[in-house]
Amino acid sequence: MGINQTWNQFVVKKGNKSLVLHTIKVKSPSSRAEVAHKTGLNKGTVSSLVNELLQEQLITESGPGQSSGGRRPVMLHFNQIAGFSIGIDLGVNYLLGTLTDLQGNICLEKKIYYSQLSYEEIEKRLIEVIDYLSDSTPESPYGIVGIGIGVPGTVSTNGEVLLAPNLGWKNVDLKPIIEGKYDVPVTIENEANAGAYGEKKFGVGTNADNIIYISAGIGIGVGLILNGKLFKGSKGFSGELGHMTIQANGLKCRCGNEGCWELYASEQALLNEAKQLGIQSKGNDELTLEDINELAEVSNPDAIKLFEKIGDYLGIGVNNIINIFNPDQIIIGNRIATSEKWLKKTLEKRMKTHTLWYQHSDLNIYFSELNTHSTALGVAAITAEKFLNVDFEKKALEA
Amino acid sequence: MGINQTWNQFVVKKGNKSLVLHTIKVKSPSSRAEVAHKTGLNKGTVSSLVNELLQEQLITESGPGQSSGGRRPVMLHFNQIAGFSIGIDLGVNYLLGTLTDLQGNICLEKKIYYSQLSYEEIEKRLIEVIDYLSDSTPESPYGIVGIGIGVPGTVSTNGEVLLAPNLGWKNVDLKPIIEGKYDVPVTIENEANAGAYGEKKFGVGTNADNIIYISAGIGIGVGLILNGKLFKGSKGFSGELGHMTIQANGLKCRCGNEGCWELYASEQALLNEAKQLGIQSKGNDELTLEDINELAEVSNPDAIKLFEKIGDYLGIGVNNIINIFNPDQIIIGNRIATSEKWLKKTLEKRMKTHTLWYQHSDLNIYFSELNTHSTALGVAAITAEKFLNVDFEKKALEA
DNA sequence: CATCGTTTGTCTACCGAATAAACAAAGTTT
DNA sequence: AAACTTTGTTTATTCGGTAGACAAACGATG
Repeated sequence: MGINQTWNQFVVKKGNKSLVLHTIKVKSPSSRAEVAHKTGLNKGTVSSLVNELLQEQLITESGPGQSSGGRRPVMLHFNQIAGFSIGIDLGVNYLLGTLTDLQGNICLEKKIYYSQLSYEEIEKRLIEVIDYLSDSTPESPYGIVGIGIGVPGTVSTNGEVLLAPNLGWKNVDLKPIIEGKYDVPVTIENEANAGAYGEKKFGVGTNADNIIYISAGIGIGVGLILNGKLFKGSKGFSGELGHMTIQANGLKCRCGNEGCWELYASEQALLNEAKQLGIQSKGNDELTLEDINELAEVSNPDAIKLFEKIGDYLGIGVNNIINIFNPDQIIIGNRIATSEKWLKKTLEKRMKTHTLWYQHSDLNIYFSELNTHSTALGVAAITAEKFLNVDFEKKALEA
Repeated sequence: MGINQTWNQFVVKKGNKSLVLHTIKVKSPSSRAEVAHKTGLNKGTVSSLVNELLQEQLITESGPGQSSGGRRPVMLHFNQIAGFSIGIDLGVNYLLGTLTDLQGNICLEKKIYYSQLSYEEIEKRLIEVIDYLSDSTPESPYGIVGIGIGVPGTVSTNGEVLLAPNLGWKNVDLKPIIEGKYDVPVTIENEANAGAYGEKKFGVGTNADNIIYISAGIGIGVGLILNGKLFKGSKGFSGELGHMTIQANGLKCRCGNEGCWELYASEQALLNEAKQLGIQSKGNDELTLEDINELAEVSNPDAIKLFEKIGDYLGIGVNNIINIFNPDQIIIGNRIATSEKWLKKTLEKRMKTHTLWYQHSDLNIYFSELNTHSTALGVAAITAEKFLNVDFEKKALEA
């Protein structure tokens, strides 16, 4: 039994069926003829595959469409509500759960806030949220097709959370717990990886194949999409660019390293510096990013200078990213993206003055538009896609 | 006509034929039965594909092998001398040309030295070397199957050398010139990328899928092998880790950036510091890396301290690489690899003390064993592989 | 409104490639 | 020498895609 790479003819059918489905998914009112033309497959082949997909309820037919000078086509639609996906962004002090259809549209979401909870408490909230979303899921042929959870930490290839310092987690194996409880495939993914995928699917990165997503919150994590696919490294720990040294012999980091990027360019770095400057929260609460945003909004010079400094340091890391990856796109997301207005100028200045012309010529820096949703959407999309790529035979039986 | 991804049944045949060929290539005395077992293909299928490959002279049959309790198998061999590949390492002050068979064995090589030559002069030498190798190529069914050239600079996706500062090249389009002269496919590749591929194929990286090859000479270039494939970025300029900032607001680099890694950890950095320390060449010549190696060999404390410092800075970049890529292997190659003995300790110390346990637990740093040959061998291997993956029908006609 | 050309979608005949299984050839074991 | 093993070829079958015929549905045209 070849554990090897290449095979037989089932592969062809599976591949073509998948191709047909994706073609319909991308341009949803589509005729058989149109699909045949776009894919290069024979009309008959498309016809037969489409019929199977109809049986599996992954697509639907609707009435005839516009004629283009002949018989009117039967329109085919991707049946986005054949099943639903649950995507969770498990943050340090919040938990965002989304229920999406197979196309990634949000059907329902629930966000709760907390702080300093133990693992057990978080697990409890997590299950509450999943239950809530699960109970509200509309009837559909496949129901919940999977649950995805994005966490702010390193995740091993088999889904175990090895280390999530800001949560205080170490070697937490959440996957079997959730999988056992709900009996659907569960995907645990690093928050930045999931965010990168979310941006590629639903954000500004739709047409790019090499996307670097910088998730800058308390710390900095980076999701890498290389050649159109998430790159996770040999064990799943890639993208720890927050701990890339940008200042040899610089500040000590708890990771054991010195001069880590996130000590200079993260939300935490901003807050630390703000405190040193004597900037205080309006109330008596802990100072937050929102406070500083508000100050900058009313042109407080300290706040603006602070953002410029952080923007400059962000730029240093961005330049490194450009030199390392030569990406199509760089997207800055997570909490710090809310300060785009004041960060952008110095960041772009450093980029344009400190890299060679041919490196940044076709490159743009984007700030996330999905904002706080990229992780949840990304991990939901990963889950949905896993479902769609499962052997079709299985579906034929289930449906 | 689908420019799309998936197709028909020819794909299956091509894939399986390629699989059979590679199986034989990897374990060269192999029987049909063994191949069938390893690939999972049916005996009959293998038989028919093997017969085609025999006709195309890509494999050969030899007498019967050892019996394992039944009929003795007919042994199949990869016909490594069905064609030859030329791989050139075009360095700043040397030019190494190799003639290899399809397996990557060196049949002939020629190395010449020069310094400060104009582009025209280098092109002349290049052609002389290619002519020399080409004229000495043994008779074979396919002859020279391609020419590969590794250059120390950025190469665009279509093979144009955009910038090779140490050669003084800018927008040099060597590919059509060589292709026109010899009428075989020509591959221009960045020297570090080629080196990375060479290490994966013939060096210490054979079994790893994520390999980072650090080519540290005058400057530092890095070749990235991610998920088993060369990663070149969106336009082909990835791997410029030599210009990764490791010291914000550090030394100015001619690239426009500040604090670039190669200003602290390259051969050039070593030489600069050595000069500042008053270390001089034995003769009256320019100081070289070899001079400092010799000094360290006789335990000169200045030289040893210098290497330790450079090793430490190398370690900073290596740590960044670990955090960024989570690779299986890191290989340090090119000129600086000759100083392994004195660099290794501080480099590894920084790695072990400045990254988290789970990041370096399964990771080893290697110094290149192929030494000065990795680039030439790598680019020759890329060329040979391109040939082997060309449509087989074409070969049937040619042979 | 009948005819013609066009587009859509299905159906049939055919082909290429893989598989399973039978079979022949060549050895080994007892 | 008989029985079992392993190798490699051959044959029948199956599966999936393609080409092209065909029917249905529609617009344009006179």
